[in-house]
Order: sequence, then C-alpha cells, then structure tokens
Amino acid sequence: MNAIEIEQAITDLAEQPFDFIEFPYQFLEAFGNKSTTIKRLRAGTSNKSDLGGVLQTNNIHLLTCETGKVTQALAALKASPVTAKAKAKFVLATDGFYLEAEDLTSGETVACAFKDFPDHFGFFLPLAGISTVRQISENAFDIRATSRLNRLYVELLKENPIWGTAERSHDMNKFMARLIFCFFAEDTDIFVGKGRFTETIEQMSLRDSSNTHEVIAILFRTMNTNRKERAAAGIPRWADEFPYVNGRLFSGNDDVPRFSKIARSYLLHVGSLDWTKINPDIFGSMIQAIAEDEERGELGMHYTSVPNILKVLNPLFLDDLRTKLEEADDNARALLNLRKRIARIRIFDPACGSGNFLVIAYKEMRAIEAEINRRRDEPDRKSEIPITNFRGIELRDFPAEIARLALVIAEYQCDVLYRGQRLALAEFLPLRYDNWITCDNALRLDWLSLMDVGGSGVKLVSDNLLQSPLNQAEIDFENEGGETYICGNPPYVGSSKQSAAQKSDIQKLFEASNIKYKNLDYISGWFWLASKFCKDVNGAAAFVTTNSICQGEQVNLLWPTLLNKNMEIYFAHTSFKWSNLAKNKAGVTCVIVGIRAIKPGSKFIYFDNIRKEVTRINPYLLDFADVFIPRHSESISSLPKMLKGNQPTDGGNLILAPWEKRDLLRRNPEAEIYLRKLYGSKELIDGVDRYCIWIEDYELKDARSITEISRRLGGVTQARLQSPAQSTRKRANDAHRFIQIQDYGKRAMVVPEVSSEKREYIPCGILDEESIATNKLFAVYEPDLYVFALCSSKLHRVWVEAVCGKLEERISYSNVLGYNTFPVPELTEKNKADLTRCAEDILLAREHHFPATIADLYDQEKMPPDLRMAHERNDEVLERIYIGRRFKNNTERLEKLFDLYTKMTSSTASAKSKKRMMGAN
DNA sequence: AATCCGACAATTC
DNA sequence: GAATTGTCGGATT
Repeated sequence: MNAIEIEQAITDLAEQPFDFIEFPYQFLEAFGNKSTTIKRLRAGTSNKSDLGGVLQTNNIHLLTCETGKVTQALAALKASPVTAKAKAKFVLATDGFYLEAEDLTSGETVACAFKDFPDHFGFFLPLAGISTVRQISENAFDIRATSRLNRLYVELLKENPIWGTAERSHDMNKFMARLIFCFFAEDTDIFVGKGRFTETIEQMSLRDSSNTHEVIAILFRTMNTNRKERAAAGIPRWADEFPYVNGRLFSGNDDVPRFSKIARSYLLHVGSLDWTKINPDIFGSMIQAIAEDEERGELGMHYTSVPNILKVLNPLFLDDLRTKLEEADDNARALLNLRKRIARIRIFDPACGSGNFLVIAYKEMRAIEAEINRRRDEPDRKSEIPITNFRGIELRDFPAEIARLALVIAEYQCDVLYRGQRLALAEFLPLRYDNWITCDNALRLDWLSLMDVGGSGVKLVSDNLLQSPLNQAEIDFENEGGETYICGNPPYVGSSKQSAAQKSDIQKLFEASNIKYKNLDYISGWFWLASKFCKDVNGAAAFVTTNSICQGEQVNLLWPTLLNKNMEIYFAHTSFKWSNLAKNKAGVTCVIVGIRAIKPGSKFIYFDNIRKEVTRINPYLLDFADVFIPRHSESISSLPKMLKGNQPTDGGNLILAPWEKRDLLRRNPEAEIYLRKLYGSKELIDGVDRYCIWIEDYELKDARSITEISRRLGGVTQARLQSPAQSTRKRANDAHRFIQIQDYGKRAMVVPEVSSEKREYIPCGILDEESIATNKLFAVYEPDLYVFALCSSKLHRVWVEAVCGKLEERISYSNVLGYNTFPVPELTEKNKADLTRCAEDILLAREHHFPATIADLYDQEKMPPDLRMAHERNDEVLERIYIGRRFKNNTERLEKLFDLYTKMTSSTASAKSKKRMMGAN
C-alpha cells in the first residue's frame, strides 16, 4: 500500500461504527498488513498480548477498553512486560470515543477523539513500514489532501464522464485548481471566516446534492466579479461576502461538474482539512498525479524531491547569492545592490511540471531578501521579487495550472512568514492577471520570446484559446538587465524509446546542426536550447538528467557541438539513483549538469554531497581536459579484432534450460548433435548452464524431423513475425539460424557486455570451440592470451568505466568504444610473452578454486589471495610497460590513458591526412 | 552488417 | 521491499 491508500483506509475506518473486537485487526489491515498476517494474529499464534489486546512483534500493542478507561488502558500497555519484549514501537488504546497512543521510540503521544485519529496520519505512518517515513510524515498533510482530492476527482468523473474527455479535461483541471485555491483561501483568512467556502456550500446546496454545481458556479462567478459590478451581474447576497479574486483563475468558463451525493460529501470532506499546512513545493507534484490515468492515486513517479532540486539550484546561483550576502555583511549600500540584483533574476524551468523548482527557487530567494531587509532594518518591506519572474513551460494542462497556483500560495506564505499576516492579506487580492506559465511543447518554442530579454518585446502564448488573447502591454516583467537561470528536470527518453512526435521534436531541433541526433536522448533537446539561450543571455542552466548523456557514445554526439568552444560545464553532480516518495519510483540514475558561457571562476564536481573544487569538467563529468571518443571500428593499438557474440532474436525458442535439454534428449537422443552450450554474461559470470539449438543449413531437413525442434523453429518464426523491426520479420523463415551470426567454432576470449561495477576487474573468460557466445558477450576468436591479460587489467577497467556507456552504474562494455579505443604502447614479443604468462596464472588461479563461479571469485570481499596476487602481477607487468612503474592510483591511470589516446589518435589522423594528400598528388 | 542503450527488469537478499 | 546485477532485442548506422 502507498501512503495515499493508507490514508483512505484509516479515514474509512474512523467513519465506520466502532467494533470493540475487530478494531485492532481493522487498524492493522488499514496500515497494509497482509491478510495472512492478520489471520495469524487472530488465531493467536503470533499475538503476544497479555492484556487481551493485540500485540504485533516489532510493531504495535493495541487494546480496546471500556468507555472512559482509555488512559488506564494505555498505562497498562506501557507497563506490560511483553510490550518491551516484543519490541513494540507503538502502544494504542481506545474505547471508541477517545483514543490515546504513544510512539515508544520518540515518546511522542497522541490523544484525540476516536473519529479524529486519521488527522494524526503522519504520527502513525511508521507502522506502514515505509522507509522514507520522516519525509512522508513531514508531508503528511499533502498526502492527505491528495488522497481526498483523488477520491473527489474520481467520483466526479464517474458522474460526469464527459469531463474526462480530451476536450473537457482543461475544464476539469481548471475546476480542481479553483477548488484548491478556495480551500486554501478559506483557511487562511483570504476569505473572511475560517472554512466559509466549504460551509457555504454545505448550507446552500441541498442534501441530495442536486444543486451543488449551481452553488459552486455562483461562488466562482462572484470571485470573478468586481464589487462594483456585482449587483448588475445578479450575484446573490449570500455570496457577496466572497472577494474578487480574478487572476485568470476564475475567468472564462464557469461550468461546474454535477455532484452525486457521494461527491458532495467528499467535497465537504476535503474542505474540512486544515489547508494552512499545505506545502507548495511538494504538494503540486503530488496533486498533479490525480489527473493522470496511469498514476492516479500514486505520488507521481517523476517529481523531483526537494534535496535534488537544491542540488540544482544551490550551485546554479543560490550559493553565489548567499556568498554575496555574507560579503555585504551590514553594509546598507551593498545589501541594497544585492536586493536589486535579486529582484531582477529570472528563473526559467522549461519543463516545470507543477512548478516545484520555481517554488523552491522563489522561497530560497525570499529568504535571502528577508535577511537583507532585516539587516537594513526594513522588516515590513514589500518584497521586490515578482513571482512572474519565475517562468515555466509545461506540456500538460493540469500541472501548468497547479504551478501557477503553487507560486501564488508560496508568495502568500512567504509574506506571512516574513512580513506578518496583516500585510500579506492586504496585498494578496486581486491576483495578478499575468500568465507566466506557458502550456506548450518546450522544444517547439522560442525560449527567448518568453523571457523578454533585454527589455525587447514580449510574445506570449495564451494558455487557453477560448479566452481573449493576452493584452501584452499589461505584462510587466521587472527584470531588465537581469540574470536568467534555467533549471528543471525535463523528460528522459532513450533514442529507441521515443515516440514519433518526440523523434520529430528532436529532428526539428538538430537537423540544421552538424549533430547526428538520432541516437540522442530526448533530454538533449533541453540542453541544446539552454546552451543557445545562455549564449544570448546573462545566466546559466542546469538540469537533472539521465546519466547516459554523459556516457559512452552520446558524449561525442552531443557535447562537442553544444559546448562549441564558448560554453562550459561549470558544475556537476555525478550519478545518483532517482528517488522520491513515490512507490513506483522511476528506475533511472541521474546526474546534474550546469552549463554557462565560458568565464573565469571556480567549478565544482559533487560526488554524493561531497564537493570538490576543480579547474575543468569534461562531458564525462571528470576532472580532465575535454576528450571526445567516437566509435572506432578497429583497434588503435593493433589489437586483434573483437566481435560481438551471436544474437538469437528467437523469442526464447532456440534456447534451452538444462531440464529442457534433458527432456528433449530423453525423447530424442539423436537431437544431441544440434545442441551447443550457450554463453551470455550471466552464464559466464554466474556459471549458469544454458544450451541452444544450432543447426547448419545442410542439417535442417534432418533436424526438422524431430517434432520438438520443428515446433521450436515454428515458435521462432512466430516470434520474429511479431517484431516491430522489419529486418527481424524478414528473417522469420530463417528460423534455424540466430538472426545475427558473427563467428563460432573457435576458441574465444570473451568479455561480458554488462557486469557489476563493484568488481575491481572486468571478468573476462575463455570459451572452447564447441560453445556459442551470445550478443551478451564480446569475443576475440583464436586469441593470443596477452589480450586476455590486457582486458583483465586494472588499466582496462578504468578506461572502460570512463569512456563506455553504462547501464545505470553497471559497466557496459563495448568493442568500438572501449576495446578499440584502448591505448596500448607498442608491445615487444617479450612483453607479449610476459603478459601471456600473467594471463595463464590468472586462469590457473581460477581453476584452482573450481567450482567457484566468477561472481564468487571476483567478489571484492572474498577474492582469494592467489587470484588477487595473479591480478596484481598482471597489473604490475602491464603498468611497467606503460610507465616503467606501478601507477599510484586510478586518476593517474586515466590521465595517462587519455593522454596516450590523444597522442595515438592525432598521429593516426595526421598519418591519414598525409596519405590523402599524397593520394591527391 | 553490427552495436548502444534502456525515467529498466528480473531475481535475490 | 530494496539491493543486486545483467536479458533481450529494436533502431540506427
């Protein structure tokens, strides 16, 4: 269960009639315990309670009691020896009217009316075994609000299916945004009288809910009508107490969906929450998920957590502002200048979602400004930071709507925090009419035109074509000559997973450049536009991005042109795993890259949160000079050819597990000649046994006479016909052959395509001539063993780690990027012989530990000393060939390798161009 | 004809 | 559940 589901379950439980016997079980069930766990507790087998309650080990001791005896019951629970013995973290007692509970770890207590216990949702969350509890507890309100809005949304769509269609979804989204605003406003005195909005709906709408939509529509119309015009607009007296809000929020269509009785009660339910606790930096991200079919009821899988947003914003510009604040000390003049500077900073998130980067940036800047005002002794001063300087582009309608709302709420909360509620209220309404969040495709827009750079004209895209076009003269951006910082977390989509529309976005952007764009990740588009933007504007840009644009092939595709000698990477966070509160988190590893026009000043690389000051950062995010490594079709060091293994593309039909092989041979012993041992990475590393059907053309007729083989070949044909790739479908009738056959029937030195990054060495292996290597292995056929020594070396590991792509953080080997590019000094026959000896020693050491698998042997903790020694000797011999001694560390290794690579490739390049010139002569 | 990559995916701990 | 660690095959060159 996720947090939202738990919230719903305990809310339901509090509303049900209290059941003295059942309550403890219902309570545990609401927190996501499995029915088998509950059953065992009921049966008493796992129930350790000595008081007739329910005690779940490592969790909670619950007791229901007679009316009025709750406090005594809780004391008894705490005093019970079994509570401590079972390591219960909570005790809870209730009589159905009143409830008391204590968190035994923190000593925190809750005492409330029974029906209100769901209000302490955050308190009880550790019971759900959610690991990021602290964060969730901090955001308990936002989760509750999301949960309840979610129910309302679903119920309204049930009642008004039309509102779920593409044409009406904008109206639905606008409606939800208006509601959220009203809930916030009624709890913060923006509307006179706490809870007046919800209360008015409750009083004025009939209990059967039939006119609820009309009541709400009148309220919305009121908020869109200036006081002077209300009489003429026929606003009824009961609505007149509501203020004029406007700010586009209530303009336009004021249709309201029809309410069922349930929807009406849900609405009142959402309204009863205390919306002052709303946290706009995270709330929007949660709430936006309710409008998305796949993610409804989840906390959005792609929203960026606050710590990760700060990883972008702090080095991007906030650290600098804070340094300047510190330098200004109490100097009134310097403080004033800084305040002026801050007021003109634009923050631009071209993939803003519900605006959490913008909100956090706003709040952080307000904090700095408040400190300036404090030091200047102007604490009540109106903020000079306009929220319209926080621009965004968002493709989806609902988040765009929410982003604007979140900024409005953030502005109000900051005013309350720094200037007091009276001043905050005085200036809050009516909302400004500006439209500063654009709902459109960021890769198809001219960013400069949304930014009013240098005070030139402004071109804005209306967010709703039904409304009259914006009067551009009304828009005052207050940032002439200011800086612009671009930030955000745009979508990542690998080149082979992009939709046709996304492909075409990328094509449009890059086709005029010399970049080969077809293998780029979708996010490259944002970096591309940002770098163009930064050339024209005083500012910088940083995004959270998939780490793959800073690895392998993409480095050489994107960055040389993007940096183009006038841009630089000025800070970077190295790989970290994506994480937020969502249950189904996106599975991706990210980096953060900050770019700007070249200028002096420090650069920083962050590993986890450790900051290292450097003078340069290359696009691999390493502290080395820029090196761009393209695919090389042959070894720059004259090493023998390395091929990819053979790719089946068989839908599993040509491949047999050991038991399948046994069954087949029991029935058809004559099939043995068509079977071979098959090796991919897993088979090599973990010693997994697998076999494949391998039939030469001339054997096909005989092989087909074996029913099972014939059946399997049919399966291959079927699988290939299903493929979206034409090249695969074409080979459907060639079912007895792997789709891609490189080489076989020879002894081979093999390297796994993907393997764990935790090993000190890439675990290469040797296959005999009977075995088949799949496309999960690279192979050098009939190898000289010194090649095994090279590929098994620390130097090679370091090189491949740096220049090949990765699968998240895994080593993803490549012949053309890692092997062919590996720079090796010219080897003498003696060198080769020495290395061959080292290779043999490694292989012997492995054999000595038979039947341990490679995974066992190369486990950092458990690597046997003799094998380790053999590798050390191998490294020693090889490194002496490079520099006459051992390298001190991996940095020195990589430095040498980059250096050597540059020398070796520039000399072959000059040799080639010499050749060309000679040819021309 | 040959290879990089996956807002991953399957399996284990 | 989160920690570990490599399948499979498409799209592109």
